[in-house]
Amino acid sequence: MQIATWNVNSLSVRLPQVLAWLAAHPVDALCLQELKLTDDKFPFDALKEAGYESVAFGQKTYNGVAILSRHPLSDVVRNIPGHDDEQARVIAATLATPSGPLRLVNGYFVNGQAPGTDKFAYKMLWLTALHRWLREELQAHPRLALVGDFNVAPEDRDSFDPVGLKDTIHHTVEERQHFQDLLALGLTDAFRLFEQPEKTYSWWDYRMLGFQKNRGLRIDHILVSEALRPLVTACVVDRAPRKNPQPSDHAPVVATLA
DNA sequence: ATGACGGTGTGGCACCGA
Repeated sequence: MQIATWNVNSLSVRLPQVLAWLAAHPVDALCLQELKLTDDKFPFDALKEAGYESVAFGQKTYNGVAILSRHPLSDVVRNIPGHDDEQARVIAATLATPSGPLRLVNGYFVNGQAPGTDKFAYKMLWLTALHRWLREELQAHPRLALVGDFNVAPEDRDSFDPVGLKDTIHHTVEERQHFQDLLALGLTDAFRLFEQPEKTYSWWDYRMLGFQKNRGLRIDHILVSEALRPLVTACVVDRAPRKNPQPSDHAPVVATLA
């Protein structure tokens, strides 16, 4: 059983890469962020031919999230209940897997630009709303994974330059506290359950040879509930798609569950 | 300090991302 998350930075551009990646890595579910397209343009048919049922929550130009699954999907929720939002950033669904229901909450977390900006304030409100909702969601769905592009580097070791970037976006105390608050709900960072290569990141800037120099951040995460935690046997970043022509700036993260 | 790269839009650059 494998679940994965990948910010594709435009599904229109990246669909061939997504299909190729799924052919090579037939995960049970793939959560996508930054679709940058509306639902009428979502490639339901191409993914169906690849063996995946999809639920999507898109918008024009920005944001947009989807869950692709080899198992039947139900109980779809779009965005955070009770939190008014014009931006399409969350989709949740329950997978009917052979070993039981698996609740996936897929988020494209707010970037936040810089501390002190309106966008940063929006990020804080959004994170607070997510936390409030997830507390209920975990009670209703004990077997839950929160995945996606968190736009938070949780610790210094998740950044290529924690000193130079101290207190800048992705690195602030406030963002990291919100990440810890999510963990305090009973969630665990699946990546840190295992020994990992140093300087493992999931995003690299397109500019200034960021990937070639491994100047990256680990901001894409798979958090698992207490019920799932003992089942996780691996969690890795797959850097290979970042080497493709016309790559996304993010790489997929994959967790394996027994 | 700035911009660099890439995607989108109805564009001739501006915006957003991280």
